[in-house]
Amino acid sequence: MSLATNAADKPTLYKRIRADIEKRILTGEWPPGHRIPFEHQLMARYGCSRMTVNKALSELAQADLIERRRRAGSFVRRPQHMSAVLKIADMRAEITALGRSYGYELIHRKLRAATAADRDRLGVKTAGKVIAIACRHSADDVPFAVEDRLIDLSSVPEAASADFAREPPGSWLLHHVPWTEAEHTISAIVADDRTAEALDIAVGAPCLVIDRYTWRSARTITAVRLLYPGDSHRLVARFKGG
Amino acid sequence: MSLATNAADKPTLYKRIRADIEKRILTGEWPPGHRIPFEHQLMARYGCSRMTVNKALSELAQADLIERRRRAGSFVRRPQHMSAVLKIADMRAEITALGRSYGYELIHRKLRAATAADRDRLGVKTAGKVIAIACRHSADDVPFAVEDRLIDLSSVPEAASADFAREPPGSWLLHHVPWTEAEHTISAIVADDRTAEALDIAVGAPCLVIDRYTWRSARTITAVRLLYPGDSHRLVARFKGG
DNA sequence: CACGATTATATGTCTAGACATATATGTCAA
DNA sequence: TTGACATATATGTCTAGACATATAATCGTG
Repeated sequence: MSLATNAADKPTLYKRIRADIEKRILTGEWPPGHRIPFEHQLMARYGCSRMTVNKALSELAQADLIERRRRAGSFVRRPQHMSAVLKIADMRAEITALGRSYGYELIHRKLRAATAADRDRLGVKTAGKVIAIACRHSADDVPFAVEDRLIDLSSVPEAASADFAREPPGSWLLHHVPWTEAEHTISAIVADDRTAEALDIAVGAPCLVIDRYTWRSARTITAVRLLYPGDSHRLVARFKGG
Repeated sequence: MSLATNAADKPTLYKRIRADIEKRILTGEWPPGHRIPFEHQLMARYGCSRMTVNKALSELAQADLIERRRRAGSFVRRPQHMSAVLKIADMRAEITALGRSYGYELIHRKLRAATAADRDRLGVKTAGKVIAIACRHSADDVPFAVEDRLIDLSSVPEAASADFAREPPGSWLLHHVPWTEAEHTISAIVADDRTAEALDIAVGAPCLVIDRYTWRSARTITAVRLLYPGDSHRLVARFKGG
């Protein structure tokens, strides 16, 4: 333990290069638009081959921290859009993460031929059968959210035999439909009579609404509306780039 | 145009490899947990060197589509958390993107020594001076959102001389504070008297609330609360992985 | 059978080259 | 001044190797 740099761990070189550059960007030392040293300059500075600095810069480019332009060089990117990563975990995970006990209750489940309203809600022209589900999630036995869901059986036929009395449809889908794409819409409403009763809140109390449409390879899978008591629930999102 | 594959464009090899694998994952052909062919197998299949397949796999790993384990191989990742990318653009962009005209109005601006409440809101122990701002954004001359903001001048001293009567504080900060990290909290409330008047809605109407705390390298910069009419405004988020 | 030591292997990182390609820039003519 | 053309250069991709390292699997031993 004499000659070697006494740093206990030894981060690899390309990671060190990447971290060095990232730090200068994040601290503002290299503001948006600033040109990163050329690859051959970094080669000289770190005493390594071009592939090594290239790997560091490529990862920064993939992470949208820098922009690479042929012949011109690499530049610090201007924070493009203020975007936030909103974690919308499956309901059980969301509640247990808060240190509360999770409860689930199926209110109703109906398998039916798709009505015009169903097709409209799922955004499809034709649909065979659908499952309509209403259920309630609770935390420490207090209503946490009510869920109103439609599943397109022509996309997920296995859902017909799933036991939604035992497992929430969100969890079931998460485990049986591998990769999806979706769109969320968040809005606010005030509770009507039915909602108020289901959530055990006052009529006219604010509610947070999440509408989620989920596809898999361009096939609609499910449409769901989640209603949360608006003053007690909070969606938290951490984000980077602003 | 005889021997060459007549594909007009020529995507590079590693991109083709990456796309091939990504497609099999996204279609579900390779479900979560499935082992990707070993690098040496892909080398043989595509007739290229190991660095080339390694680059493809590394990018998939960086994108969290696969997980790489030494000695074991590479595996399709289970969709880890249902996360959504929420685009919360700066207000002018958000409104003009809707094809509506943007209007801005400063309601008040006050520079003061930080009170205990201010420090609490900014989440800092000590703070010198702060700027408190209230303003209103409108779309086609209809109130769109009201903003209530606190800026920590010890982090952004330049803000003291900014003309917030002309430029919204959000835009100003976006252009003067290069990189930030932030946390968003979304909730719902019902409009009280003051809010109802500012947004020109009824008392008791639902409002969407976005609370945003912004840091730069561990320094608090600003805390802002945005209030939107809840039934007319919608936050839309597209996401992947579910 | 349980447990520790050994070995085989897939990934992780790196090199010193190579040619391809887009493009900023300078040159020269209209 | 402007537009067409040539050139230089930084990045983009790729190779055929190398050694490092974590760990799954195997082997031996008590």
